[in-house]
Amino acid sequence: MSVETSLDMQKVSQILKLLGDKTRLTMMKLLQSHDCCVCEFVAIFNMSQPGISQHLRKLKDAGLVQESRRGQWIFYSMNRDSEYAGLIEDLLEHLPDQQERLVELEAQGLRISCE
Amino acid sequence: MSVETSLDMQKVSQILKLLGDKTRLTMMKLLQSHDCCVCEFVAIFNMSQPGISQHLRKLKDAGLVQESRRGQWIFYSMNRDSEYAGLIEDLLEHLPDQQERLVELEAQGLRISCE
DNA sequence: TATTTGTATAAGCATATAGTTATATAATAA
DNA sequence: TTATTATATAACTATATGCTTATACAAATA
Repeated sequence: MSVETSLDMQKVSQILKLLGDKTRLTMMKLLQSHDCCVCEFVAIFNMSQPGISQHLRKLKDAGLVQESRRGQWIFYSMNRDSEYAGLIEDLLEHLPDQQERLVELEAQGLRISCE
Repeated sequence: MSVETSLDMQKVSQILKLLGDKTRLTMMKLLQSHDCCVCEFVAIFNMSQPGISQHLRKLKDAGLVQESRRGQWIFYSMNRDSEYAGLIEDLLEHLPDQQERLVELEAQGLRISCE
């Protein structure tokens, strides 16, 4: 539904500030192609679980991601209905694919799959 | 010269952090259509001259803008040869035009014109 | 040369940010 | 029910950030 005309400067700068963190930017790039659960992010990034949770919270508060429980896991996905989805998709297209990180996870047997 | 394939995550997050400030983001949007000198920015934004200089310094250090002296003024322009020019242009396309700010300046007789 | 004007840098301060550890909550499994 | 697993929140800390004022520098002009 990209009827997005133009966005508010204040809000966009807040969104960009959020994406101006390597961890959150990488999260969004990963979420562009798959949903991920918190423990996957913990395995991927060298960071404590609370650290990961706090990053996800910020992305969720900004409406960029959504959470949904699946069994014992909470999965995060990109919110493609966000007012900023178009901007973000454009942006992510400039970034290198991060699939290898998920492949590594799989190799370590840490990939959660409950699609 | 958009032969840009994909950029480094670390560097892009730094660029986005820079643009994650309303003042700098607006500066870039303004520079997308005209070069501006420091005193114009000072008149546009409600901020001290050193504050403006410091924002411009950060944009320059990141290679996003260039400076050039014209008479007594130093003009800043968008660096369209930057590795990030494509990303930034895409991004700026989502933002509202900021021409009115320059029009206001002109109305106040504060617009510098030495094209 | 001395003065003025435009811009940059230095120093300091208040707030924001990203991380940590400890703890709470919530769902599942024993 | 109790224990375990997954996630969230709280509290704290160190560092980064954005702004200010004071000062330096550099070009233009008198």
